[in-house]
Amino acid sequence: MPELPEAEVAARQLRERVVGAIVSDCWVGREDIVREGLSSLAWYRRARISGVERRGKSVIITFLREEQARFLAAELGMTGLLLFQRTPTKFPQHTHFILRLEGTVEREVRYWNPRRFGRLSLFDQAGLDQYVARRFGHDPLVISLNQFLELLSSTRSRLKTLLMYQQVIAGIGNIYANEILFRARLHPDQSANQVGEEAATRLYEMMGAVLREAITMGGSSVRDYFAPDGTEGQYKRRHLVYAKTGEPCPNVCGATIRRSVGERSSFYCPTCQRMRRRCVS
DNA sequence: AGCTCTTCCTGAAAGC
DNA sequence: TGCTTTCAGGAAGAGC
Repeated sequence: MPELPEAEVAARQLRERVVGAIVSDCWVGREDIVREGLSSLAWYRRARISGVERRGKSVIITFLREEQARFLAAELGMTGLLLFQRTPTKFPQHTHFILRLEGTVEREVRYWNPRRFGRLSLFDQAGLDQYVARRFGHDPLVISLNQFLELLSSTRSRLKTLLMYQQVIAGIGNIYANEILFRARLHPDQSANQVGEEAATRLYEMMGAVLREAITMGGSSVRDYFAPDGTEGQYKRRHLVYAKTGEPCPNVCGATIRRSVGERSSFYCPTCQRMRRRCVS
């Protein structure tokens, strides 16, 4: 499922391959896939793609036409993909949106999303600003250590919940939250403000390290994730705990990886990731 | 404030 | 074999 690294890989490929292209046509399959701005769809015809950015787990494409800018925000949700198509053929089921392009090798960018968690939005500048401000907190690759420490000390919420709380830190989902917490040797359910500074610094460093390495490796292909060019991400090979219930802890501590029952599945080592209460002397 | 529950949605996997 | 049921999972909203 696309999280920050997968969205970043998608955004980079789009930037590389379709910036400068002219939109010859937009096609919408199911109209309910466009959450906002459907009535502006005609504007995008003959517009030029001038940039692509990632915000959290979303990909935002900028279009220019007659000195005006508009945007397409693509939330990938669980199963959403942006895919290039060089030879426009019949599109597969669950293709909900197609940008047809001129001036590039990639003739189409398709939004494919079988489960339809995640939508597209068409914004003007004000709409985009509002959307971004409301939805996305700090970027995990941009936030400073001090900001991060402050964030942790400001809430009693569970660490994993906090890491995945998009309005606070935008981009981390279940897979990377689990991987980051294991490497930082912190329990998913530990209260954020009970984490000491040393451990919190470790968490900050692991967050950056895991996400950066995952981007370098093209993301994690779990189930059906593919980059726009159809390649699979290789970071799954580096997964240490995600979906590894019952396997021995990679630290060779003797314990086996556990999956928490109840809410969203947490994968962790009960020995290496102990719940700690900071000593308040 | 922070947790839990519900809804959205489909296809894979499990159950019978 | 073939049907039905269960479940995963991100985000938002309701209720406690």
